[in-house]
Order: sequence, then C-alpha cells, then structure tokens
Amino acid sequence: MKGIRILVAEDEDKLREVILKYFKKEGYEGFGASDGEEALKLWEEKKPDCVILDVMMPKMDGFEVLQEIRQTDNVPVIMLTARREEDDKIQGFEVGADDYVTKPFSPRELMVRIKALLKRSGVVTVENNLEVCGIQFNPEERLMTINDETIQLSQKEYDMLIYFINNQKLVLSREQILDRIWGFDYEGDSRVVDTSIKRLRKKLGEKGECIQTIRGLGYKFQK
Amino acid sequence: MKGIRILVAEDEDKLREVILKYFKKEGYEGFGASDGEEALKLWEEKKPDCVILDVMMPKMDGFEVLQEIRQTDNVPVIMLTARREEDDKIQGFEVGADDYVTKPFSPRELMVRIKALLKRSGVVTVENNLEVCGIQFNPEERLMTINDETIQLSQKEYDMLIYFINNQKLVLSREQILDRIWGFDYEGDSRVVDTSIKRLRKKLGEKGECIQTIRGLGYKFQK
DNA sequence: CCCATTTTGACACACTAATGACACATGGAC
DNA sequence: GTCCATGTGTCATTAGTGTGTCAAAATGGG
Repeated sequence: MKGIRILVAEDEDKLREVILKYFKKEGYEGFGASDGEEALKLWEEKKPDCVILDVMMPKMDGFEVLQEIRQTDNVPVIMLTARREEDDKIQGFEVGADDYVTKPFSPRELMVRIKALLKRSGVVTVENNLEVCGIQFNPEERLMTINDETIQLSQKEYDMLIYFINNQKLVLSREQILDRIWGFDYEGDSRVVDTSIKRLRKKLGEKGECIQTIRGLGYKFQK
Repeated sequence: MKGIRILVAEDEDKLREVILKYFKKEGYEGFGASDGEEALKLWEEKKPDCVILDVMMPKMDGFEVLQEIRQTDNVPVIMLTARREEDDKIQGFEVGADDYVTKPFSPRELMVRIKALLKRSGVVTVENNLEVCGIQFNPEERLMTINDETIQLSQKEYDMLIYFINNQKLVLSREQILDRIWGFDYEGDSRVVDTSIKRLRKKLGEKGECIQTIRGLGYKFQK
C-alpha cells in the first residue's frame, strides 16, 4: 500500500529534521525542503498528500508557495507561523491554507492537526481494498467495485464519496461538502453539489440509495 | 434598520480577524475580543445579537464567559471547540450554548451556522444519544428512534420536539412556540401550531401522548 | 499546438415533501 | 343543550430537490 506522503518546508534544519523523524516513526513518508523554491519543486515532483509550510523561508515565503500550489492543487496545507506574524496568518487563510500551527509547537501537536486534516480532507484516508456496504475501494486508481463491476469515478465524485464514507450517518450540509471538496473559497452556486450527487448516485447504481437526502439540511451516507 | 451585531471572542488573532472580515462582507457588524474578560466587557457594552466563543481563551475560558452571560441573557451563543471527540460540546450545551463548531472550520461554515441560529434564535439543540421517555435523539444523524424504529421528522416537527424536550413539564403557549420555531416576525395564523402538533403526534405514535394539551393555555411535554 | 473526450458548472423544468389555511368534527366546561 | 377551544382531514401553495441538457473548462493524446 502506498504510504501517506508529507512535504515539510521549513528552513530551520533542526526543526525540520525533528518533524521528519517523527513522521517516519508514525509511518508516514516525509520529504524535507529548506526553502520555498525547493518546496515547490518537491511538491511537483512528489505530489504529497499533505504539505507543511513555514511562513518565513528563504527565496520564497510560505504564502507565495501556497499561492503557487493552489493554482492547480487542493492538497491540504498547514502553515507554520511564529507568534507575532498576525497579518500573515490572515493572508494565509485567504490564499487557502487549511490549518495553522503557531510556533513553538510539539511534533505531537502537529501530528494531531495533520491527522485531523487528512481525515477531514478525505482524500487519502481510505485504505486499499476497504469495503463499505458492498462497495470496494481502490483509491490509487480511483476505482470502485460493486458486484464485480468496476466503476471509474471522477475526481469530485471520488472525493465526495470518500468524504461520505468517512462521515457515515452524519448529515453533511451542502456548505460542508463545498468547503471540503471544492475548497472554502469556492464562490459558485452551492447546488453544484446536487449535480455531483446526482452523478455519483447514478454511478453507484442501487447503492446510490445509501446517499440519503435530508431535506433542508443536506445529505448523509447510510447503508 | 439596525444591523446585526456579533461578538467574536477568539484569542488566535488570525482566525478572529478572518471571521470579522467575513462578517463585514456579509453586512454584519462584528466586535472582536481576544480573551474572556474582554469578551464579557464587550458583551455588556454592545449587547450583540449573537456571540461566538472560543472555548480555550486566556483569563477566562469560553464556558465561564457563557455561564456569566447566561445569568442575564439568552443571546444565541456558538462555541468554537478544538477537537470533535472532546466533552467540550456536551459541557457547552449544559451551560447553554446553542451550537458548536469544531476547529478548524471555514468562515463559510460558521456563517451558515450563525444564519441558521439567528433564524431559529433560541432553539436549543440537544446532545447526541439523549433519551427522553423512550425517544432516542441523535441530532448529528438527524435521527429519532422509538422502539428501534427510526423516524424522520420534518424541520418544524424536529424543532418543536426539541423545544418541548428542553422545556419538559412547562406549558408552552402557541405564541411562545410560534416565536421560537416560526420566528417572532411570523405573521400567519397561530393555529399552524395545532397542525404541526397533530403531525408530530402522529409520527411519535403512542409517544404522541407525551405532548399534552392544556386547554386554554397551550401544550406541554410530559412522560 | 490542436482536436477529441471527459469532467464540471449552470440552469431550466419537473417533481415531491413540507407547510399553511381552512372547514368541519369532536369534546370538555358551563 | 350551547359555547368555545382543540383535533383532524383535505387541499393549495411553497420551498427544496432531482434531473436532463448544454456550454465551459480541464484533460489527454497525436
């Protein structure tokens, strides 16, 4: 099984190494970058499942890197900020950071945030060959098998389904779904969700009924 | 018309600023407090229409502030909690919070909650897995179970039932119910309540008898 | 770079549950 | 019995969703 890959961009060598060591201990695959440009290069090269960005870095600061990443990628990003960089934090939220950790922090705290973020972002948390209510998952290829029939899902469909699977029985509002799948800065109509639900249901066939409509609130996944 | 005023008590500057900025964009008037004491002071001073309280704050935590506020004020309060699995939310509901939002969240999600809360203005939610007289509540899943049978309630039915549960043994007049569930500015016939009570009773089956008619006064919920 | 294909977003219209209004039935208080 | 408040069935309206279709945007080869 493919491991979870995390990119750490932090110019303080010691801190970066501590974090990377911690990741290794937890079974994650970590890549270290010591400046912004290296971070971007590694991001393109490795396509990690999560990115940790220090705000203050040589050559290219965290925000610039984030902005660049956000052009094409919705990967979960955690920003590392020092206590007094208040304005910076605002800026980060605007460009689309998913969480912030203020220095100093413990690796343990960072791990907690990462795990929470990965879980919520729903992109990578499904193990291979997981089976939920007759639906077999193959996240690496974004494939799904129902009754020996393989089904190809699109990005949005796949992400939504994972999000539902990870939050079974919970009612998810259109806004929550939008935030998670489209990104909190998505500006379009919240009814895109309806359309995508429609398509997902259709592909799921009879299993589509697992996605229930809670009128006035949203949708939920239940067997 | 007077604008809607919201107090945001959150010690993380970046987050508070982002929220306040969103409020402004949405046409709300926002006040920021960075610790519990400041929050209390601002609450007294500004008498906001809605209060957002971070649980973890310097000087005075969110629960203490809430407790203080609840001595004299029934203003809608949303608590910001750090971790989903914590007892935070339970404790918050006990002291009288109206909703909780788990960090990190997007401004969009918070806005949705605020709007919903303002609309309901005072309808208190119920903790998960509460059981009252054989009726099992599960608000997160938006489910109600009686004798292992799940029941789907509509919005109005659900809100009314919660209102009754939160005010057991109290006689609630049609006017009170209208104010809470339909909003104080509802202009229609007060006998819509009768119709909704009828429907709720029907869905509750034999438990419908728990909703008793107090002739000339209104209704009350009792086992 | 172009073209074919897929994915996505927007929108109109259809459909259905929820709601509100009302007429009439019921039942207690006097 | 009458009076009056409440119960209840029914129906029209409304609000919220489902869905087909089209166009725009992204993707993927030649």
